[in-house]
Amino acid sequence: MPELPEVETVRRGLEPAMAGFVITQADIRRPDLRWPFPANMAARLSGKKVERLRRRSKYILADLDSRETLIIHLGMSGRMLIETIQTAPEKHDHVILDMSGGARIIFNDARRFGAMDLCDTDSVEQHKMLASLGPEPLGNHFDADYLFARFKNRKMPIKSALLDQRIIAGLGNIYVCEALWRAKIAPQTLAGDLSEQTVSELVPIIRTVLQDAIKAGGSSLKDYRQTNGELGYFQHSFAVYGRENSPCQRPDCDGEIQRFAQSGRSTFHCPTCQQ
DNA sequence: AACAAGACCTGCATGC
DNA sequence: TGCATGCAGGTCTTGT
Repeated sequence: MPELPEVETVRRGLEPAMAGFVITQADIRRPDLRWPFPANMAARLSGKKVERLRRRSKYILADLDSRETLIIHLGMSGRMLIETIQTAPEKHDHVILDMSGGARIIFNDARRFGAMDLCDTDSVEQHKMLASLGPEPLGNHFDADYLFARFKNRKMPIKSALLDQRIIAGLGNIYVCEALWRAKIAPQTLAGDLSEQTVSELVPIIRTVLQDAIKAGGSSLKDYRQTNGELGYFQHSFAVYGRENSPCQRPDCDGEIQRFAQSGRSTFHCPTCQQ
């Protein structure tokens, strides 16, 4: 489920409950998610203080005072919940962390595409899951020159290129569709065919799409904290994603949103204004 | 090397 | 109601 904005929202929600607190108890309720958990994970977490929570792409990084970092990926269906009163574990609650501040952090993931691992904080960027990630779209190393260079000679559709985490890290199916709609770029356009001008317009649009979603997530955090403690799951309204057969929202366009498959993934777009 | 397709796993909506 | 089908926001592996 989560792309960069949702992961950032989850990180921000977890931060006040985790950062600066000690993991008093770690309950690892199954041996693996997508991959086996690291050896002795419960023991390596228990009694350790979370120095800070960071995010890299769609990964949450919890730096511990043991010089290890807990890497968390939510996969497609991973959810984080914060509880203050202890209740019995529910279905698909796989990892439960009790914090010295009184919060209970629950990782719930029905499909188990998520992952957790521990590695030395000093070398976390070299970890297998992070090593080949491209630049952060909201960071300083992502700009039009970079993206144009990476697109050069690419025969891949722009939709697929933006999903390639080695080119840009953190976008997923939803925000790629949204960004291409805002940029009026047809998703089937080959990445290498985009003009320098078009790429230079696309870059700030990608940033804005993500920042808008983070902002929406932030404003939803309070609401969720008050209800069930679930972080990062908020109702967005998207311009194209999930809007097959509804009218294009661009004021001067009378087109209709359509869906088709690219590399096995649904692409939503307006064939009228996205050229 | 570049790209597409398959695989992983469960839950949900839909249609018969 | 039950059952089959297709779909889901990620990403690693396999195949062309």
